[in-house]
Amino acid sequence: VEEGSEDGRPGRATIKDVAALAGVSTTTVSHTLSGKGRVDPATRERVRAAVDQLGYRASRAASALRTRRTRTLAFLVPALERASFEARLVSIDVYMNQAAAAAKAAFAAEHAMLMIPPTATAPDLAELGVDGGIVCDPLNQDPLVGLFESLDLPVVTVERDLGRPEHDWYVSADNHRSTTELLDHLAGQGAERIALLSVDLPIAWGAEVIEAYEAWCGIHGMAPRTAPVDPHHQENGAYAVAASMLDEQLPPDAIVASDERFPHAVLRAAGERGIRIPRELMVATCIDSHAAREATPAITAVDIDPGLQGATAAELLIGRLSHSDPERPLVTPASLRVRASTLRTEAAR
Amino acid sequence: VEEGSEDGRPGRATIKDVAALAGVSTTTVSHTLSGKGRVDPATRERVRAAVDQLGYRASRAASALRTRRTRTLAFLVPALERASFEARLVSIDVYMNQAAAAAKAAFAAEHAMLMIPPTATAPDLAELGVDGGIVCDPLNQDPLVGLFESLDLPVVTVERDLGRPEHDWYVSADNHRSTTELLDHLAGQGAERIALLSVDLPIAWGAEVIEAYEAWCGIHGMAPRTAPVDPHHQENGAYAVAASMLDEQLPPDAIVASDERFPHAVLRAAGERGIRIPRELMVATCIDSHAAREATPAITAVDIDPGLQGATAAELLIGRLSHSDPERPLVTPASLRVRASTLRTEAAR
DNA sequence: CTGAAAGCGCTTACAG
DNA sequence: CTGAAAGCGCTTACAG
Repeated sequence: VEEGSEDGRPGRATIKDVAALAGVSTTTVSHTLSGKGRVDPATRERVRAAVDQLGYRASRAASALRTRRTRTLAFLVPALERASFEARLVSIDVYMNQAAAAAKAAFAAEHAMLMIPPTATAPDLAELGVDGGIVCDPLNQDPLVGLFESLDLPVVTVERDLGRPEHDWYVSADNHRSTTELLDHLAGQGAERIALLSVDLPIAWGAEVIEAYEAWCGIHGMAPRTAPVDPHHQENGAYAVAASMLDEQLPPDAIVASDERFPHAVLRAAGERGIRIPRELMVATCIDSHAAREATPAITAVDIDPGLQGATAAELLIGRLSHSDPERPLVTPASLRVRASTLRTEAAR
Repeated sequence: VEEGSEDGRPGRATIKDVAALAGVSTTTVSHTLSGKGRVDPATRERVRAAVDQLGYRASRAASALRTRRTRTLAFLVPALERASFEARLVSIDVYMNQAAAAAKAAFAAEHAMLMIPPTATAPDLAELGVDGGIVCDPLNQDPLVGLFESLDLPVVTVERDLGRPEHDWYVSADNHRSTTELLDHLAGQGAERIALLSVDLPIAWGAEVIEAYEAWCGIHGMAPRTAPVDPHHQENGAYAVAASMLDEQLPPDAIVASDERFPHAVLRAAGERGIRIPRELMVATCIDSHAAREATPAITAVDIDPGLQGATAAELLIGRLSHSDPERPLVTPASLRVRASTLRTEAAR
């Protein structure tokens, strides 16, 4: 297999080179490559052979100039800005995995993925000439989503925007189901008073977790006990909330610490009070992470599969760009990772 | 300040629109914008006014086609591929911060940053038409670096490639100095037998840490005690090594667990043996992380400032692209974050 | 089924 | 100091 343009001439082969080698016009080369128009099978073969021999790949710049499609996508990483990262709470790991998988999926579909700082303005985005973008965990009426809308650029979000009920171009983890599964597991391990440390942000998955929790409590006749954690106080906020819960007369015997950064705070509060895990208190989280896996004890978590989310988002966006009217929204499965922090029955390992 | 092209016509303003509005030729507009050629100051002003009024930004595709410079950079994220991520050992946090900061710095210099999966081939890279790239933590004779070399594309690495001594286009943390500082700190806290859990990979910072450690031991008359950890066994490898060290007759009283993922393993081995930290054993790491900060006790670490590394790498690459022959290699400062795991003197807090 | 030609929006010799 | 014109490498009506 030859893949370099080893003909001694400088630079890459152009469509003209291919046309000359195949003895056809550039029109025919273009048609062959794009699959548009009619091309005689034999001609097509000659063209393909020439393409292979020259290692030809169309110039993205030239075709972008002509078609106004750059085949470049924008990935808005909240974590690129410390401020917005904190406001969004979720771990950098999650976004990184989403970004990485989105980039790979885009790449596989001949698109490039650009990392865009969330400080980008509409003119910035316009100049970059991206065809569309992905925004993760939009806040209510997220201005980042608005950025794309103002430019009439398609945008796909990972998790929906609570303030844009009409926007169905999103991929979402099945938060309701996975939360229910987690609660069922805790009840199965004997939990009778499950409390929820929720994220105090207008974020879809956070709202869905609360909703699922309250619904589950209703069905199982358990009094819901939700404590929102101020996103600006992070671990300390979670710690304070957990501590006050554990100091009550009838403290919870299980705490679902929704955000990734909460369980450690719960562990600390419990540790200081000599409360043993999982015997006296079970701890679980809705976002799996390295920290959850490595904690002592390891913490049961819902794995939202950020990689799958990112890849799915990229594919959905590319589908949208090709006007193929793909099914949407898309729901990605999440899995429960049961670990020591909620395993009472098989306690000692 | 007007920034939209609100003139009712579809699409973005082109250089022709600007030229027409300013009553000049497109040549003059181009010269004004690029600073090349002579343009009368008054004319220049008229052009600028027209540019502002129209919110004009040059089409990247058009200028790329013409100049063969796409102003697009490639960021090779080892973490994009699980396999290569593991082979490189360092945390995803570090690469994410490097990538994010590099993207921001590139953006500030009018360049876009592309996320490239390390599975990309030379033809892939050629087709993307990037002007150059950044590779983080190259392994010995890293093939990712070779990818760029084979395309005659400039590449900057974060940390040097041990197998490319002539390649000085890199940014590096001052690993020797920060390791020395860490060892001085441990000695100051009373450590007499400091062991090193090193990374068994041909990676520059790993080698520099070992080098600094051995040099320091020589100067201070301490017997060096280095244990390489097999990168394919990760935490378990570190755990096994730490456990066997702690079971010796004269175990170390301080362990420097170079990689981010090692300290937890050390903590576990120590905990199982009832060894108290920091009283009987101090633990420190050469790569700061969320995990180190949140561990109990919090772990002293060297903060290599991955954000600064990424930004510096991007700036170095852009400098190289503009043929300004920037100073190189560049060393970024690392800081010691002293935490409870090595604080004997001011023990109780 | 095939090709000549226009044109996407820039930049850059070149001529004045 | 300024402008007309060529051309980067594609894609796409359009004509045959």
